[in-house]
Amino acid sequence: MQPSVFYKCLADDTRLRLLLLLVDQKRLCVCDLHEALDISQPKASRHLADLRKCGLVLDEREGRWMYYRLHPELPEWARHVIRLTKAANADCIRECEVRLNRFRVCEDDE
Amino acid sequence: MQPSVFYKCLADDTRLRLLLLLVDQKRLCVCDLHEALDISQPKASRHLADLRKCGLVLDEREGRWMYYRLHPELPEWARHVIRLTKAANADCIRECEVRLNRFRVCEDDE
DNA sequence: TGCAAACATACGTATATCCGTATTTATCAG
DNA sequence: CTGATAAATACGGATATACGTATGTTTGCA
Repeated sequence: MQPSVFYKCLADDTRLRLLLLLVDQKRLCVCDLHEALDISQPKASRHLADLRKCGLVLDEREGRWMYYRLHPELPEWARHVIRLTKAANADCIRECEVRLNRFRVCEDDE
Repeated sequence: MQPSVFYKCLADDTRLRLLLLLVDQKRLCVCDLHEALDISQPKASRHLADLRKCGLVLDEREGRWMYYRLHPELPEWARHVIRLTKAANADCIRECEVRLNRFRVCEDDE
């Protein structure tokens, strides 16, 4: 994992928030994520593809849903950086987590 | 310090190496840095200006030399991220450090 | 003053990045 | 097969980045 490639991924606010949401949630599908961040589906999908191509996340299809999670082989230093960032900047995804929880409750209702 | 702004600074290989060199050296001037990285002076100067404008480094003029160092008010999480990156990727600036030491010995000779 | 060293900035250009919109692909249910 | 849902990709355009080269600016020194 080349540091400048890793940091290019974190340099965009959308990708950064995706990673911060994934870091301690186990797995989330694209629709969870685009709802949580309140962005369009193609936008979420594109940024997730970037993260996947750089090896930061892993995708797993499950029926119609594509689940994403942090790549299990992500080097420990990189994982540590993401955790640190989240701990020190929890506010910047608070809203996303609220929307995520609300959305997943709705899903359960169906 | 907004995380995505911070990471945009680390996303470029030149700026990243500048920061990794500055993290435990106290202060370095522009000519030390452009020699260490083996890049042109304007290139070093421009990237240092980027880092300064984002608040990652502080400049101090001393005669003809402009010394740069990590900004003393850089948040601890950000400083931690830089240190982590250096510890896990020491190889990517080994050459720079060699050139830096060689260059500073030359300076002393004069 | 005048020159040289150390930096900073301006300018033009090539390339990269990001996005909205539209379309395509994959999967499942009936 | 057909339609609907979830996700990925294509396309075009606006903006941002990074760079080499040339030129300014500041400082110290003769």
